[in-house]
Amino acid sequence: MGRTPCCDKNNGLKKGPWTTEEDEKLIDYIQKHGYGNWRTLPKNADLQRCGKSCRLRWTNYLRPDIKRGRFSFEEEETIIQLHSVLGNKWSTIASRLPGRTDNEIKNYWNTHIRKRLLRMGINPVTHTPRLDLLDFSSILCSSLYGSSPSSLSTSSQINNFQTLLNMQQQPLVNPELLKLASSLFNTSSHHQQQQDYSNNQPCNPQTQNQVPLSHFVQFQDQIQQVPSTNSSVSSSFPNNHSHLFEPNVNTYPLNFTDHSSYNNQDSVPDIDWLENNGFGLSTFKEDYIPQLSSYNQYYGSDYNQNLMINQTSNQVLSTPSSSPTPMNSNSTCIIGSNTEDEKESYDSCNNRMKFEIPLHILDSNEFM
DNA sequence: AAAACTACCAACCGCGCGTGT
DNA sequence: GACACGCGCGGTTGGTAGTTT
Repeated sequence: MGRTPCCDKNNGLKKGPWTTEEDEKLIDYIQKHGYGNWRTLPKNADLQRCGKSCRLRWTNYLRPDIKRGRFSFEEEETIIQLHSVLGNKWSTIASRLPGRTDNEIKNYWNTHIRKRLLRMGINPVTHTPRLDLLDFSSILCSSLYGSSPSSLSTSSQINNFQTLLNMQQQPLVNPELLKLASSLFNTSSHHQQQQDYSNNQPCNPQTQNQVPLSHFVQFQDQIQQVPSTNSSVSSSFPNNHSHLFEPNVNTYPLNFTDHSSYNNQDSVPDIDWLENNGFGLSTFKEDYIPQLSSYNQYYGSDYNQNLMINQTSNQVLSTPSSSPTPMNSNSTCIIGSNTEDEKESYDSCNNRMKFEIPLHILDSNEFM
C-alpha cells in the first residue's frame, strides 16, 4: 500500500532541535485551536516543520501535563513490573504513569533499568535469570562424571538443573500483575495488543521468542533422543505459555516462591546456593538495586541483600573452583560492568548458549 | 589542556493499522 | 478491493554534556 511521506524532505522543512520560538508558536496555536490535524497544523501555525515533528514535540515535551525530572522509585517499580508483562509496549506502560511519555520511559529503560537488570543477572527482556551466566559444561560434567567435589548427588544436581530450567522458563511476574496486564490489554485501544491477547499469545510478545525456548530447543531435542523411561527432564520444558494469561493465582506455575527448590530456604536462590551448584556470578558495581515491594519473589529484598553482600566483598565469581574442567571462557560469561559492552556481552552470551551437548554425554545411564 | 570515551535523551525514521473514499 | 491519509508505535540516531585518560 503506497503511502505518502508525512513531509517532503526537500521542501525546506526544518529538522533537529526545536527553538524556543518554535515551541511558543506550537503552544500558542494548540492553545487556541487545539490539536487534531497534524499535517495541516505546521502551515496554520507558521512552523517550518512537518506535522509529525510537531506532534512529537507536543506529546513528548510541550504538553502541559508532562512531568519532568527524575523517575521516582514507584515509577521505576511500575515500569519494571509492567515491562515484565507487556514487553516494549511503551505507550501502554506510559498510560499507567501519568505525566510520563512513552519516549521518556523507553529512554529511561534503555539507559538505566535495562543495564541495572543486566548487572543483577536478570535478562531484561524475559525478566528471568540469565542462563548465559551459568556454566553448563561444568554442571553437566560434574553430574555425569561424578568428579565434582560437591557432595550433591547426581539426581539432586539434575533436580537443580531442572529447577534452573524452570526458572528460566517462568517469567518472574507477580500473578496480580498479570491481572493488571489483562485489564490493560482489555482496555487498551491499541489493536495490536488486542490481537495478541485474542490469539492467546504470551503476555509479553517478546518472551515467546526469547532465550528460554529458542535456545533450549536444541538441547531438548538432544535429551529427547536419549532412551529413557524417565521423562522428567524433557517434561521440564513447557512449550506452552498460555498459563501466563491464567487469572487464577493458584494455577500459577512453579516459580521462585517454590521454596522447596532451594533447600527449604524461604527466599530466592542466594549467592551461596548458586555458587554451590556451579553457577558463576560476577561483581556488581551498581550501588542501587531497586527494592520491588510486590516483586520480592525474585527482585526482592532477600535477593538484593545477597547481591549487596557480594558487592560489599567485591567478590568475583565465575567458573566455580569445584568445576572439574579448567575455566573455559567460552562457557562462562562475566557480567560486564562497562555499560556499552553490555549488549554485545549479552548477545554473545546468548550465542554461547547455542553450544551443542555431545550425545555421548547425554547418553549416559548416570544422567538418567 | 585536550583528546577520547561514555551517558543521556530529544528527535527522527520507517512501518503498521484504522478509517474514509 | 484499492488507495490515500492520519496517526501512533517502537527502534534508532545524533548532538551534547559529563567523565576519564
